[in-house]
Amino acid sequence: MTIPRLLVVDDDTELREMLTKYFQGQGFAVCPAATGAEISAAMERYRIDLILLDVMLGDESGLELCAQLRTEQDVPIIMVSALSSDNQRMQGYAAGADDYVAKPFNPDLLAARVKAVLRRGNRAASLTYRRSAGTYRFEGWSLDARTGEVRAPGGYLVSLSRREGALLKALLANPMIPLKREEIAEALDPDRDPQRVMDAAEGRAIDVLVGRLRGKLEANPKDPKLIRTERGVGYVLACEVTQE
Amino acid sequence: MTIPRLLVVDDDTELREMLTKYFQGQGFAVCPAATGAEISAAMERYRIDLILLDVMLGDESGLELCAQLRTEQDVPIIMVSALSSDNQRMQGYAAGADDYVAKPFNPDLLAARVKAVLRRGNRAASLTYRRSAGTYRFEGWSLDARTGEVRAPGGYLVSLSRREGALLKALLANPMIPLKREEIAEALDPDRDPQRVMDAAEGRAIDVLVGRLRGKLEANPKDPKLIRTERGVGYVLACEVTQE
DNA sequence: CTGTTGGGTAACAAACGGTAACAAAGGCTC
DNA sequence: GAGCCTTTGTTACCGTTTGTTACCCAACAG
Repeated sequence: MTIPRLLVVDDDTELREMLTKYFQGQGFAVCPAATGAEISAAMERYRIDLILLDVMLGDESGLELCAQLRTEQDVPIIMVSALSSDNQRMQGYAAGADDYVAKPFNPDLLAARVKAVLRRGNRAASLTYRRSAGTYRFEGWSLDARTGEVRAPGGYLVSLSRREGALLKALLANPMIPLKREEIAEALDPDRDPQRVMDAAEGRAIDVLVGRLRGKLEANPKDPKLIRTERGVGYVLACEVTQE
Repeated sequence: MTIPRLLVVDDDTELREMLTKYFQGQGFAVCPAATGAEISAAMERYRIDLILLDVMLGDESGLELCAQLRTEQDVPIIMVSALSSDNQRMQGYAAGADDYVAKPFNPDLLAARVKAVLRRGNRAASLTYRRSAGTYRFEGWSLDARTGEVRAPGGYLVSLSRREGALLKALLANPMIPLKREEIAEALDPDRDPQRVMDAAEGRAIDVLVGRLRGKLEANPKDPKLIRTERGVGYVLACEVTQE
């Protein structure tokens, strides 16, 4: 799967640039646009996977623009707005928006919504693997994301099973960020229904998997330093990660 | 008590005006400010009771600004940020923020936090996480705030549970200052709704927790010297604390 | 002194996560 | 196909952590 491309439409320069940078950092390709003309230009030139559209555009209503875009091409649209009343929200959905996010929004939440919308249409595989190329280094270890080869600090090769490798990649893609079991499950299985609620057994499967990965990576699996447990939450990779 | 005056610092015009209007509606006096110069001007002209500070300012980092304001005047600061990771939160507290609210926030929640911070006259609990890094020493004991490791006077390692550790940190951050149970509860759970009234059971949970911590730290838990009870109030850490 | 209030704490209960052991499924060779 | 190994999921058991309750005593007011 190629990198998904976002079209960020906002006439507030500052916000537009902030969003652009943020989503680039999240591994998306981003086209910024401020006017209707720029939107058209971008959509002719590039394949656009998702549009982030501010409702409050200077000259024309974002709502109309949304409805219009919707009729022209089947690109998912997430509306962003300072107006958060249910009424506004409904108008947004009526105009064909796939989701509606009120300002001020949490970027991570917005990113999550973007990912959810992309996933919904089978448009993109899980983004967890977005940083899937190259070599990751952490605490003396290294993981070649292409081959899945893992090298221990001494240089020795360690063999991980497919699922263990996937778990490690998911953790490496989110260092220092506690991941809920559900998030891990989604990362491990891109086809998993994001709506689905996690039952007990599924949660334990993650625990067991984490345990096995710890057994291979941690110096002392009984006192894990690398993959830490966040009680009541999930697991974190507790180290710096660099990628080449 | 006169009407508290808030200084709302945000360079996003829209958000700044929204916050200003909202808090005026809540019965606060509000000074909006977008730049460092405006902040200085407002603080010279008015008595400011609390600063609402956006982390993402255009030219300078809100964090630095926060640290700077903190050194100059003892005005409580609540940071508002689009960045919600614990890491960011910690940075906020490290810079001296009294509270940290992630976007998107519920205005009523934000108002509640503002009131909570204003209410704490002694600002004791607000200090809880400010001094979060480094090693604390008290009465021969030491606590490494990063790892949570606790060493007894003899040098032996004592294992505290997560919650016991959090309680100890809260106490260490406020030596000689009696903490109410509510303040302790807030320190233990940053996400706790500050409005929430404490029921009996919740109060007893704190008592039990204190008891357990005493069991591990006090020479004679029946006659506690370190963590003293303030009858009708709460608990105090009754010793000098140094931090490295 | 007496009654009331608040806190100490033992005992229980509930939640959570580690993990051994087993089971199921797939793949490999012969 | 049988036999065997690897991977993965499931379950059950256990220890740890945390919260809840009840009982008792100490502190305090009158």
